[in-house]
Amino acid sequence: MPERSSILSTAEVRKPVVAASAVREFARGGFHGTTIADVARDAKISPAYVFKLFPSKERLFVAALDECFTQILASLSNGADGAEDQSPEAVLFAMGDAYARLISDRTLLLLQVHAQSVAEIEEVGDALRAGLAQVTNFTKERSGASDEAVQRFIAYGQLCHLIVTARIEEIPESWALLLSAGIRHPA
Amino acid sequence: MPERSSILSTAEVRKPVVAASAVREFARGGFHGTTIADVARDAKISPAYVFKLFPSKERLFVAALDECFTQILASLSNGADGAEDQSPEAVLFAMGDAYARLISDRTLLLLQVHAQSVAEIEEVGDALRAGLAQVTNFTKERSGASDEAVQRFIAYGQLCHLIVTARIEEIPESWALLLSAGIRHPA
DNA sequence: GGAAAGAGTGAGTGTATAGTCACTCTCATG
DNA sequence: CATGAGAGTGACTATACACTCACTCTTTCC
Repeated sequence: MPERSSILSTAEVRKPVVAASAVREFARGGFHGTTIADVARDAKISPAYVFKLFPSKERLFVAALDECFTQILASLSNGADGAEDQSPEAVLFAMGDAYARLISDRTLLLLQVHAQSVAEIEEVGDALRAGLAQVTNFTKERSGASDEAVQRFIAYGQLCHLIVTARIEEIPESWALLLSAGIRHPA
Repeated sequence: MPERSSILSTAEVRKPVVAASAVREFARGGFHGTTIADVARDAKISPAYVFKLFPSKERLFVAALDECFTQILASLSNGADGAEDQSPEAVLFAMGDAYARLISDRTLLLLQVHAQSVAEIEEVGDALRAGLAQVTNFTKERSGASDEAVQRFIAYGQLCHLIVTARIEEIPESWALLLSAGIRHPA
């Protein structure tokens, strides 16, 4: 493999662009409900070239999921930095707020739910667990909160996923209000 | 050649049997990852007859989801009846215990996660919301607990779904133990 | 100029699958 | 025992989709 110029190859630039398209498209349709052609169209390349960049649909989905968790971690970190004070409670609260803002367009949230639903695919399950490990570890270490508080943080995050996927916040009934009470709704 | 049964059933008897097959198969593969042929095979009828009983794949999925929530409600009710005492805390605890036992084989839990992931399909979203309404209302009324306690009950249920779908309880790492701490694991 | 490597694609292949339809078989009833 | 309603299916259609391959075009470097 002879060394080429110092300019980044187009493929290295393309990959994250296609991954970003994959995030959007898989978030919309899920793994089985999204085609390579959908992603290719969004990325404005041919389906054939998608397979030059990613060896299989599974690996493309994993790339999208990795990108998703990267954004979540960045957002949590940012949020924590902007906390009122650095007490565990304040940091956790700020992280929750940042997360609520991040998922306001539903994309990253839906992708996580779709990933959960195809976690039986080994590559997807591995990527999901890796992402959850990062989020959990980061939350614990950055906030310094107790295990119980971190567990509660994640549990209410999951409740938030349910509320958004099932569009519960749009329902003006008592049970729906009960479930979404206090869950921060993005502007 | 499969032998034709010499005893004909009636459609009214067949329907719930096929719905039960649909629960199992859709729980395994999700909506897009399961075929009518899969369900038909499990129910030991031809794919064509599935369409005589249910007009579309969507409606079959909805029938499976309805059956799922029916079982959940029955289980919660049973659990509540067996509570140590009838204080809200004891009843909620008993319901959580009953739910944990019910989903011990993963089937009903996975079906709910798959339903969440295709909630954009209107019929599925409607059925999911109806089921959640029933579960939330029943939990509130039967236990007499506060809104906050019921919300927490559902939130930790969702955390439970995450733990099971991602097989987090099998991981011997600190983040995994943190997430699954205190979540009741059925025998 | 020209060779080599890589970017990118058009045109397939093989397979799967939702849904249909014309048909046969069973059985309760008169 | 004849009939008709309903149980049940084999064979089909039409479409979609993951993945492949032979090919061209572009850039780089001598």
